Amino acid sequence: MNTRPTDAELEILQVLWQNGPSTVRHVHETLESRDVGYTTTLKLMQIMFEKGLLNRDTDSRSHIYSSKVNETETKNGLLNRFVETAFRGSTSQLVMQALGNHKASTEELNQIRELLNQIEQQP
Amino acid sequence: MNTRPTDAELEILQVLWQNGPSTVRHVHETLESRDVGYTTTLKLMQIMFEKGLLNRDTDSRSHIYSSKVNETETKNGLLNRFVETAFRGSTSQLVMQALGNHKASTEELNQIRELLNQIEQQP
DNA sequence: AATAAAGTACGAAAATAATCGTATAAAAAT
DNA sequence: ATTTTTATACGATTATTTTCGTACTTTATT
Repeated sequence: MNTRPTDAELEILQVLWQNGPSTVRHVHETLESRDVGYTTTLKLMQIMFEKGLLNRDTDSRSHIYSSKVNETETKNGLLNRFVETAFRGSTSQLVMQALGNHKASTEELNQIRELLNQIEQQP
Repeated sequence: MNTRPTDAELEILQVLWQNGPSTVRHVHETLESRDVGYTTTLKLMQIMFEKGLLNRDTDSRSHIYSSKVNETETKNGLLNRFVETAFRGSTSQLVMQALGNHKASTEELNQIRELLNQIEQQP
C-alpha cells in the first residue's frame, strides 16, 4: 500500500506538486528531461491512478489528474529510505555529505543555521 | 559505465565498505535484512564483479571480494541523483527536510554548524 | 574409501518497471 | 461533410533487477 513511487512516477508527481492539477498533455510537455512518447506518460499516469497515487477528474474529455499523496510525507518516506540504504541510517552523515559537496548560498546556510537552533531548543 | 548500483548491490557494497574484503558467505550472513538464498548473493556479487563494481581474489577456494568503487564517491553520486529527482536539485531543501524529521544529537548538530562555518569561509 | 558439506558457475525464471503501438472516440478545422 | 487533430484505453513488448535451481568441484568428515 505504502509503496514508494518509482523514478518515473516521482517525476510526474513533481510536476503535479508544482503546477497543481494538470492534464496528461501538460505533464508530458513539462517533463522535458525524458524523451518518451505521449502514451507512455499517459499509461504511467493511469497506472498511478490505479495505485492510488493520483486523483482523476474525468468530467471533460481531457482528464485532469492531481496528486493524491502529500508532498512532504512522500519526500520524507523517500528520504528515510535513502538514509537507510545509502547512509546506514545516519541522517547527520547524509547532511554532512550533502553540504560538503554542493555549495549552498549564504542565505541558505543561514536558513539551515536557524533550523539547527530551533531543533536544539526543543525539549 | 558509471551506472549507479542498484538497491541490492548497494547493500552488498555497504558490507564490503564496512568490513573490508570478504567472502560471499560472510557478506551473505551479514545481510540479515533480506531473506534470500545463498546463491542469490553469490550471483549478485558475480555480476557486480563483471560490472566492475567489485574486485575478486580467486586464490583460495572461497573467493574474496572487495569493493572496487570508492565509498564517498559512490555515495555522492547517489546523493546527487537523489537530490535531483526528489528535491528538484535543491540541496538545502533536502538538508532542511532531513534535519526537520530526524533529531540529531547536540554533538551532531554542532558538527554540522562547524561545517557550515567552514563552507562559508571558502572563497 | 565413501559420504557429507561447502564452494563456484551459470542458465533461466520471476518480479518489477517502463515503453510503445494500435484501436477507437470526440472535437476541431477545413 | 470530410478530414485532421487530440484524447483515452489497454494489451503487449522490452528492459532491468532479483531470485533460484541444478550441475559440478573441492575439501572435510566419518
